Amino acid sequence: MCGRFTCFLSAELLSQLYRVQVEPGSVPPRYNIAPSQPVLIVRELPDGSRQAAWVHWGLIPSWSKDPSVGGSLINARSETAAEKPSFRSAFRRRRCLIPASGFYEWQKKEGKSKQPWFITSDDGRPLSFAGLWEQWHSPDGSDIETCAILTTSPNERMEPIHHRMPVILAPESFRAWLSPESCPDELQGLLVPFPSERMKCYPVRTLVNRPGNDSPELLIPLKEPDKGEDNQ
DNA sequence: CCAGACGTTGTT
DNA sequence: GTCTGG
DNA sequence: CCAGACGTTGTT
DNA sequence: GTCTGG
Repeated sequence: MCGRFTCFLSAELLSQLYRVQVEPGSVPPRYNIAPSQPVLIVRELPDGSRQAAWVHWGLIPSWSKDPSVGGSLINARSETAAEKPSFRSAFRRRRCLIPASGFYEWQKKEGKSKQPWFITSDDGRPLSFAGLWEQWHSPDGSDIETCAILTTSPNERMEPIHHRMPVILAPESFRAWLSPESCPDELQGLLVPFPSERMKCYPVRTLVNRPGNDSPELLIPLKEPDKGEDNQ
């Protein structure tokens, strides 16, 4: 799955990679993005242009009476999102990309203990999560925009750590994912596990657990990045 | 017809 | 144990 | 996802 | 909003 991630990409890099306007200085580095917090997404507008926007992480279906459901809809299963009532309209018309530098997964160990891992690309390039966004009209008249990250089965590398992982798209897939023209089969074809050999995983200190701790210290590895030989 | 659910994760 | 807030 | 709260009364 | 169960 994906319950925490990082994004420390410059506005310039974001602009170039996603072909979108991003104001310099408007995207502070984040090392511990948690559900409910603002997240930068990239979406396509009706006129075909792309837009970067800040939305809350945790999707609130437009018909929901209670916005707190967003708290649990931080992920959407890629296998079923197209049909599920909570996600299908967003899947049809409101797909987005969620730029990230990497993400965290907690591996269950013996007993109740958990080991956090930081997972990133092998070459330092950004990751782009496949996401859905939604709009919710509050009774008080305000609108809240939210998003969820699609998940898929783990690749070989992730398997020992966790049984779900976020859907990560390559730049060649951005257009098809964002375009309203893409058909369901075409979209489904994009929602596959990111290749093992293109990611790097390393265990990190439990500092990640401290809410409000959002500093590069979180990324200090406990040991060298693990290529997958053994990681228990 | 109306009422109530609608989700993911992990855990048991 | 379970819920809420970040 | 994890961390932290989870309650009432009265008093300052 | 839309579907399912009663």
